[in-house]
Amino acid sequence: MTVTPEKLRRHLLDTSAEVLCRDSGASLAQVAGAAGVSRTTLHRHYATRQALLRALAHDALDRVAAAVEGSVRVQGSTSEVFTAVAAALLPLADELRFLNLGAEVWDLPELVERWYDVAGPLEEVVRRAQAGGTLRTDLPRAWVVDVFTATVWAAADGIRDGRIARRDAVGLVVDTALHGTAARP
Amino acid sequence: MTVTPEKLRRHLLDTSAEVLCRDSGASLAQVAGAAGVSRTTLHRHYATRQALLRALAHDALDRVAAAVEGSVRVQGSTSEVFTAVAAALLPLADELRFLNLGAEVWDLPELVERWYDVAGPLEEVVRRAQAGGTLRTDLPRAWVVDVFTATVWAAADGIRDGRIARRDAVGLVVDTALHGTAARP
DNA sequence: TCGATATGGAACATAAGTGTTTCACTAGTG
DNA sequence: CACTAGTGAAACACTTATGTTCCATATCGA
Repeated sequence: MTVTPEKLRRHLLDTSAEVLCRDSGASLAQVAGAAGVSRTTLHRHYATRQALLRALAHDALDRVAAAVEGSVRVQGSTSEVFTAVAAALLPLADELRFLNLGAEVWDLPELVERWYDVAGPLEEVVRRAQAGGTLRTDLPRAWVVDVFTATVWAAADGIRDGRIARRDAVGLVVDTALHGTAARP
Repeated sequence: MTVTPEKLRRHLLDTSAEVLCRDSGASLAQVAGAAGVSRTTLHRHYATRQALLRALAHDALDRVAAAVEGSVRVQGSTSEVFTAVAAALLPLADELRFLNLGAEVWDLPELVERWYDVAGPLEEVVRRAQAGGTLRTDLPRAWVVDVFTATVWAAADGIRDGRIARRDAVGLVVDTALHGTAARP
């Protein structure tokens, strides 16, 4: 089977992310094996382990950036915008999980820089919603963003472990992040 | 300097947790060095890397179990109970972070078992609050627990990275988890 | 068919972590 | 003082991951 280099790189990145999510210490042999490719071929596309991790992180950030920017431009109520962001972010959670894994990734300053660039638009969404009176203004903007993203990751965990249904996830995230878990009086 | 074996084990566990949180792949030499101890001594107390990780996980679970059980018996409103739990869990977040690191820890079934035992009382708290009418009943119990703990971890991250003040954290967690981020109409 | 490209398999050297053992030293204890 | 427990330094064998190189093979296009 021969595929275009583009397709192969895509496949390698996807498989690598999946394997390294489960075990951040997986060897390149394991990664290559999971991708159905020899270690030699993997090395041809990503010369070193760090190069693979770097490409993986950039790819993940590309996706998040695209998802965020796309969702942020959605016209509608705060709830609708949040729904769009959650729906865009949720499928990416699994592939993003490995970003939390360790210093191997975050010791590259360029990636930390990019992360701030990516998260920026979310704060802008919060700012607009606060100004529009639909979000509480007594909470720090960064905290609102943190809570929202944390809820998305929690939902991704719940889906993975079978605690909640995938089809319910986006609704749960938006509803819970906006209105909380307390009974409405 | 000579200390009691008890104290030394405590110090080794604390330092190991701190180092392995920052870099889950840190070598035992790094861990020992950070503890101001030779690798030989570290090996005398924890024969293998896995033994250290196991002890670390059990120690972390001990703390969480104690914190949860203590807080769960707090008499008071749902808000007060949640505040107690958050206050007990928050200082543990940093030392617990390494539990999320990978298969190295969770491939031991005994630890997975314990985790469910530890998280159990939290679901019970939610159940009681739902029965008492102070928590929404249209949300799965497990999801409420997930949201609450995720909010605690988010606050711990925020403290670590300087986005929120430590003294505000517990209040933010409880307030946000209960009432959400939307403006109240 | 010929040639270019990409791959797989294998071997190799290197590096690093791990677990073990041995020996010398120090600080308390009798 | 002698004894003991605990420690650190060093050396060791073993394993594993990594990065590299070489060669045979297969596939696609000219």
